[in-house]
Amino acid sequence: MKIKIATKALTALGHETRLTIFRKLVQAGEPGMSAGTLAESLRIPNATLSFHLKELNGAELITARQESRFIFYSANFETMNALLKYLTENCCEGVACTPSEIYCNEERS
Amino acid sequence: MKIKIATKALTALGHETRLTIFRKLVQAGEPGMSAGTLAESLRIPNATLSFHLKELNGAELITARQESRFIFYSANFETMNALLKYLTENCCEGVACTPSEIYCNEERS
DNA sequence: TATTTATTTCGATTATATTGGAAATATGAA
DNA sequence: TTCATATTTCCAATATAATCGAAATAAATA
Repeated sequence: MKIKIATKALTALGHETRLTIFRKLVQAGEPGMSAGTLAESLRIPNATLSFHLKELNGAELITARQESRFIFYSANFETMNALLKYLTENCCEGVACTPSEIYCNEERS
Repeated sequence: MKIKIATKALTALGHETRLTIFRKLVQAGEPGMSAGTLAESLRIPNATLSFHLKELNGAELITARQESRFIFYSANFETMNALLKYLTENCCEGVACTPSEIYCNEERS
């Protein structure tokens, strides 16, 4: 992971609304949540939500899939893991420190 | 961890200069690095560095300790771990997913 | 005490992000 | 094709963050 990409992801997560969205999607797992459901559950205007989803998507922290008239968003664990790894890379002067991974069930690699 | 604190930490890390500082400190481990050394290695004015250190410190991502005329900064793994945990809390609809920890050597708890 | 060195605070300037209404697009149903 | 619904884009107003020179503070030494 390159620093620009890591910064983009962290900036995306560094906003209360977006962090809430991301955590909801992490908790929702594979199926994710539709934009409308998110907007309603956060009680924010669609335009505002859309702006934040775009940020998260641009940072590849979430993915979108269209299903009928709805767009379902899900957390992207790949990026998340790359980010965790990047943050703890070469830590502690080379002394053992175990960076870890997180995956949903069968996705585990 | 509360959302405001998590957001503060992520915002602090979501800046190229600060992320670089933080990673340098993660890599430096326990002893950390002095402000002067950091400013020099990043080739940024002291005032600018100071601003960023304050942000990181305010988010409790780093700690400061005075040693003679120098101030040594080190990464704060406690906050980092709390953050990683927060991001992956209750993930994947309750299906097993292992949030991780990271600690330097003997600090491991 | 005066001086040197390390670092921080102040403050003005500049740059970037956030918000949300209104208009646009896109999908499915009547 | 027309209508209703889901979502996004546009855009202008507003809010927040970053930069860095100069002045201030703080610690060690002469």
